[in-house]
Amino acid sequence: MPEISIGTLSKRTGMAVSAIRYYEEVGLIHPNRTASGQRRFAKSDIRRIAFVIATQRLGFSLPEIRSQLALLPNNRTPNVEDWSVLSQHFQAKINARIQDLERLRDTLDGCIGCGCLSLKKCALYNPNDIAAQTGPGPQFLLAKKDPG
Amino acid sequence: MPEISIGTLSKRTGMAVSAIRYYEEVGLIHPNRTASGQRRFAKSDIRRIAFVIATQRLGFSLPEIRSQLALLPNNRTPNVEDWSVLSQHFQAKINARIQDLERLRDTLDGCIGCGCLSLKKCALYNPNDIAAQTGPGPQFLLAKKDPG
DNA sequence: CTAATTCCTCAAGTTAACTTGAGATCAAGG
DNA sequence: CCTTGATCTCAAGTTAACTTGAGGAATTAG
Repeated sequence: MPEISIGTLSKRTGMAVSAIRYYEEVGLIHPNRTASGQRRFAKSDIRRIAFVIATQRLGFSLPEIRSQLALLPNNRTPNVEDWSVLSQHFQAKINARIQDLERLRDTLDGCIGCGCLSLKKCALYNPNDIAAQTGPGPQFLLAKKDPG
Repeated sequence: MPEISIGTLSKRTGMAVSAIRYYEEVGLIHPNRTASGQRRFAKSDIRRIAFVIATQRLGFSLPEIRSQLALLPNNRTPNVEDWSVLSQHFQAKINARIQDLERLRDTLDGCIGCGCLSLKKCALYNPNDIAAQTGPGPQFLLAKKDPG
């Protein structure tokens, strides 16, 4: 099974060459090198990139995606079952996110009637009682991350 | 009805003073100024900030949020009905996002069985036939924006 | 063999949404 | 009145996820 160049991988995925190099830098892919130093990718890296693209669309950060990809075997080409494991993780995340949004929407239902949207009272603004946290500031908003 | 200082607004919203100044800069709030140049906010700006926080959680950009806030009257304090208009817009966006995710999840359902996740074939990777677009590159991923 | 591609590395630039810091002014308490 | 704390402006720094450019080497097409 011949390995492919970075340009080929780029064309097959729509991902820019510079982005692929960046992905290697942050540990999302691990290409081999030719004697002269050029990158050579497995064909299965096309799927790997596809996975990165799909999960990014859901709002995952590259470190989060990397930790998911770490579940794949690194000593052989991942097979259908390997990918299935990731897909199911992925699906659980999607369901969680859907539930989040449904909760938000239902809360808003009440808010429209009551003229809510005021602070502390409104679960829309303050979905997990974040106000009880230590300090004000950006962590207010940034604390919503759900790594893993 | 007395106006409030930026520090007070910051404490009431959990939003950093620097962030509030930034929000003014990008046109999300329009405080008055005292004779000496200090900002003075209406109490209703607390709700305005709350709206920004809530919509940001849904992934809207500040320009998008600004255009929503533009629906509020600027000659008087927004009342419950004014906010209700925004809330309903907001709710429509939430529903759209939920549907997006459900589509994604259902697609994935199939993918698990078939060992999919390969490019072009898989709607998960390529949800709106983006592959038919002009060039590769970042617009591949960035084209998913839904302004307005 | 030569010209055109493709690839390499490394440094620096880009955008969004802010934060931080400097240097100065304003406002409130004792 | 004087000091402490809040505000002001303006410039520059920050993070994520990349892109762009410079300068050079390797591969491929003809």
